[in-house]
Amino acid sequence: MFESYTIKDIAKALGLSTSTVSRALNGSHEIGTETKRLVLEYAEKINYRPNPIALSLKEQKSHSIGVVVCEVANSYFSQAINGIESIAYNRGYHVIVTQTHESAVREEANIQHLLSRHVDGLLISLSAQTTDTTPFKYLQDKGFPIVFFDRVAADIETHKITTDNYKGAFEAVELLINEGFTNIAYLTISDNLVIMKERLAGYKAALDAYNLPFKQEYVKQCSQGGLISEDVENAVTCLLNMEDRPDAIFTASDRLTTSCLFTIKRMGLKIPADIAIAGFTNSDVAELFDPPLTVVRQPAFQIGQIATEILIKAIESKRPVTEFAAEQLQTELISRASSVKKVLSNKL
Amino acid sequence: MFESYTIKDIAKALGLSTSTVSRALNGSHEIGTETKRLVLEYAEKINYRPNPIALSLKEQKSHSIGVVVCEVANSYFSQAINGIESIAYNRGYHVIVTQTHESAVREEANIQHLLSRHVDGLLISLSAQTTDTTPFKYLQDKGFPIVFFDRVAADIETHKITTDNYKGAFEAVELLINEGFTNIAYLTISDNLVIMKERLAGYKAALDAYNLPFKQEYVKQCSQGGLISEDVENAVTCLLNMEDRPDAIFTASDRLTTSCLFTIKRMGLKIPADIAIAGFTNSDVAELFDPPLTVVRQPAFQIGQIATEILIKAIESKRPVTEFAAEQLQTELISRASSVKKVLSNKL
DNA sequence: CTGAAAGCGCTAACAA
DNA sequence: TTGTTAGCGCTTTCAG
Repeated sequence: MFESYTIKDIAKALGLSTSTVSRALNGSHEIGTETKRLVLEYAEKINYRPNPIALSLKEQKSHSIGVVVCEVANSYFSQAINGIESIAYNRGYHVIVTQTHESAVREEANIQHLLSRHVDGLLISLSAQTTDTTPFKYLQDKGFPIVFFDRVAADIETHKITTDNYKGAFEAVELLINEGFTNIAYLTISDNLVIMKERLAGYKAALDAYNLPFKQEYVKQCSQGGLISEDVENAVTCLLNMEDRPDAIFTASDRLTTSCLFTIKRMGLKIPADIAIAGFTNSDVAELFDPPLTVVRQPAFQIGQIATEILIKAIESKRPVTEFAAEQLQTELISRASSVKKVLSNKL
Repeated sequence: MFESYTIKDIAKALGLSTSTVSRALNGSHEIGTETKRLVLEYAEKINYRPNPIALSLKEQKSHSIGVVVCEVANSYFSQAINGIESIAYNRGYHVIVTQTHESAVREEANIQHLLSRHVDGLLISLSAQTTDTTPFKYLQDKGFPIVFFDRVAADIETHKITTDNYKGAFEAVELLINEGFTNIAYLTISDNLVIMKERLAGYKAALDAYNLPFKQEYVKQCSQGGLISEDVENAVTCLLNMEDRPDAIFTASDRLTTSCLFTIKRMGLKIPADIAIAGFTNSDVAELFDPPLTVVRQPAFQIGQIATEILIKAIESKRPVTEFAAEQLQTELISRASSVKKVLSNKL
């Protein structure tokens, strides 16, 4: 199970040359049927496995792909990674995951590290801090395979797998409006991220569609992506202490959503009576929350799968890819109690 | 940033031999100060990075470690993986994560795959189904570095990083007892796992310490580790439909805990009025649950870190390790509303 | 149809 | 102190 035989061992045992064994193993046609059978049989018997490292050195390919995300312990990304692994594993690639913790500096360092590890391609979801995408553009122009997913780079022509953020946000805000909420605040990460711009646009469009005014003071940014709970706390506190206080908050990202809930809870406010909530999150347990949380859910697993398929296709393509994939999946809106207006009777 | 130079490029540019360059780069002492400076300077200038694949081939080490867990999208394991990565990254190892989904067959396949990838060592948390640990024993006896964490193998002398499951369970059950619950059921995964045996022992000991009878019919197993929600549903339903129905459930694992909550919710029962709950979980949002959940939390991140440190030490040790690490960390009991007895007045 | 030899990038034993 | 050479495991010309 554990010792590794080499092609040399087979050659020696069978009195053949290594090249013959190699050819037999690789199903070359310029080889005797009998020899082939012999080699294959013996290889099977000793459970021969080619040394992937030697192969990599030879082929100048590492058969690994690098992943750059902000955090692993985040429901969206752990699901996406699950999807990534599921494809990569079957295609013979392994996956090296790195975390930026929303820092542009660490992102750069991670990419350097992955490149020095000679990954064959990169799967990237940008950090909230990232503003300069020229390094990616540079790599891409060099012909290095990159696929962005979720948090894509705005200004680069490249492969992008996303969800319909605009629609996802629109529908959620629309739901809140239909419930009767009129002062809907918006909690977001930095504006650097395209997905945040799109979600903001969806938010605005929904307000507009229902003739509600857009108020700039209702939009709060937490630049660290909600990683720093103080940021979120400040933003939420600020919102809830306004004289013209919002009656609902729409949160635009996973971490932000839960952080926001913690803050509200800590302030002793009741959801949705004091403040209604709906937000993007892929948490599997949002239904168990108090109250059950209305969420916009993304097909994270599938996004991971698609991104990986496209990346591997790009890696294995003979010529530089010139046509870029731009898949957009749909979000799922799951309405629960946190966004219901008329629950006052339900309270103590 | 992206093109890779080789030692050859440097040698050529500087009119040296590759071995001289290699020596200079590796800080060998048998080298001229001036030559060394020259090489180092030039390497720095062109941003030379040694090819890890060539190194691996040479050293017969892949500088990667394999991880086997049941699931990535599980708060305990995603935190542990976070810890693993944090150490591995700094030590120059990369991490290949595989998932068993609680299947012994997949576990075996994953390990085969990792070995064929020539990982330098293995970090393992057993699947719920695993009964035969001889393959691990075999590998270990061959001198292959393995560290078990959390779900360790009972019958092998090896490195084991765990938490004090006995105490963790004891304290949680004790808490329930002190709250006034007397009919405490126990929901567990298969008995194959040592940690489950230990937690069961802690449960029993707590009952015993407070002169409560142990009832076998209060112990329910969900062999798939809670991955199959039907299993959990059946178990919970069965418990709650007993004539001598328990007034509290102690759940012994992450997935089980949330699945149990879903089932109770679906049955329309109230926690803790109808049934109290306390359980092992590393979820970051247990406090947001309805009601906030009493949990036994494990230092997952730290466990991942320690396990990785020990593994790397074993990998890099000159001689086969004969003394095995057996670290045991403490759990943290966080008491919340789900385990509070006197809340009837709080209901509608 | 099969073998010998070179080479992927690097290190290290051996020579000089 | 530096260079030459072999070799890690594999594929692939190039000869035969």
